[in-house]
Parts: sequence; C-alpha cells; structure tokens
Amino acid sequence: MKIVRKTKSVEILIDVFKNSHNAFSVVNLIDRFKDEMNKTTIYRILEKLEQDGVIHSFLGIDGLKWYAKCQDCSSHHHIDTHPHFQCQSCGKLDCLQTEITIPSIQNRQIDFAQILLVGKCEKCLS
Amino acid sequence: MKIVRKTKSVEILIDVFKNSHNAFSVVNLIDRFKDEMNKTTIYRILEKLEQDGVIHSFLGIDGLKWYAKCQDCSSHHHIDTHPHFQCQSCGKLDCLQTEITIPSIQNRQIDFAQILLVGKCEKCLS
DNA sequence: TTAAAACTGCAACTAAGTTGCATTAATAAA
DNA sequence: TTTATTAATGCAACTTAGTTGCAGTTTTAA
Repeated sequence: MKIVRKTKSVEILIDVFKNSHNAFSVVNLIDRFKDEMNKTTIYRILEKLEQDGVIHSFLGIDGLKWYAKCQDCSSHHHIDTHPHFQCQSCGKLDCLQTEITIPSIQNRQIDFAQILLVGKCEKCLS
Repeated sequence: MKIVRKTKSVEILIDVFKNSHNAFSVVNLIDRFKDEMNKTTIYRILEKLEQDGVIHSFLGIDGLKWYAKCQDCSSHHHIDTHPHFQCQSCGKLDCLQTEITIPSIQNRQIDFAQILLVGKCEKCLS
C-alpha cells in the first residue's frame, strides 16, 4: 500500500504539504482541488502518503480528519506525541513542537496520545 | 436550554452516568435504549445535561462523541483538562484523574485541551 | 510497443448527527 | 382534580464525512 506511481494528483497533494507547516483538513483539500481530482482520489492518496510516513493524520475539534507533514516520522516509526493547536475563531490548525510528557498510568499500556490544544491563534488575538 | 422536566427518558440517561465512572458513546446509548427512546431524544438530552454541567463530552479516537459524568464541573466552570483513555482492543473509554500540565505557548491563548491516551486497558493486557 | 497492474472517476452507499414539525406529556395555576 | 401552557418527544427527511465496487484510464516495466 505504498505510492508507486507519481501521478499528477499525487504531485499536487505532495506539494501542498511540502510548502507549508500548516495542517489541512480533507474537507478543505476536497474543495480546493475539486476541479483537479475526485474526493475518493484525495482520500486514497492521503491514506497512502500517511502509510509512507510523509504525512500524519489526526482529528480536529469537530471530528474532521486533518493531515500535516511529518517532521521526524518514517513509515517505520511514528512520533505522534506532539500536540496540535486549533484556533476556535478561524479554525486554523497546526503542529506544535512543544513536547508534552505523558505520565505512565498503572495497569495500562499507552501506545500514543492525541493532544489537541484549543484556543486563539496569533492573528485572531490581535 | 436547561432540562426543566424530569421525563422518563431524562431519568434513564441520568442514571446511566450516576451509576458509572465510565464514559459512553452516543452510538452505544442509542443502541442500548433503542426500545425506550428515539435517537434524536438522546442527542437532545445529552446536549442539555452537558449545558447543565452534569456530564461532559469529547471525541473518541474514531471521532465519535462520548459523554462522561463531570467530577468537578458545574454549568459555570468546566474543568476539561483531564485526559481520557481509550483501549484499542475493546474500545472502552474512561476519564483519568491524572493531571497533565499544558505548557503556555507564545502568542497563543489556550482555552482548553483534549487529551486522548490510546493503548490497552487492564483487562485486555492480561 | 504492449501488457500488467496501479490509479482514477463515478455512482451508490453507510453512518453520525441535525432539523422541522406535528403530537404527547409534564408542570403550574385555577 | 382539572385545565392550559409549553417543554419534550417521535418521526421522517435531511446533511455531510467518509467508504466501496467497478469499469475505464494511465503509468511503468518488459
């Protein structure tokens, strides 16, 4: 389930993440590229890019799926402990470099954490 | 938008949370009480109970809506910084008392955090 | 140049959650 | 206890995110 052929659609989507530190919701990408490709294609390409370790996914505050470029991830090892920040005013979402320590919990094995900080971004504060 | 009348449906749902420290997904409750009440009713009662500060809501790993009893919350003040834990094997989800410190972030105002720890629960570990 | 198979588009589907409206039932006042 | 008000409910129809199957297209390697 890796991307094997570099089609136009694949290149377009790779470019989106290559040129930005932001995260993008699938809904946003579907609308943005509705003239270039089908929504099914978008879902499928994003899924494969994630398996390849190029991008990672997570859920926004409204339960929508978002994707962002992986910093230190590969297809083998995913570091997804970094938190995400979503602005309640404009909806923008991005990855934070801040490390948040997850305490170990008795009788439970923790595989990963989804940490979403919600508030106001720089733009919307001023 | 507060609950004004104690109907049978309201009592049933309040009892669910009164008698358990667990969290419940709306989907689960709809199925469990499909003979007692309509799914619309369930959505509406849960929404009001949340506004009353009786329960709080959050999203599970699959984006489904879950509710759990509030410990120290009221309709005025919500303390939702406590993390939730979801077992990947059995899907069970519950509130953790562990406090996780959210670092302040430059140029951003953080209103609240959604922290979901994902792993294996005690039952599924053994 | 050609054949295999990866990729895409389309239509139809699933499932969570929402909305409008007519009916029912809880509550307060008489 | 009865009655009138209005909150609460059920139902059907809807919205939207995400999925699936399949036929047709395009990439790539031989």
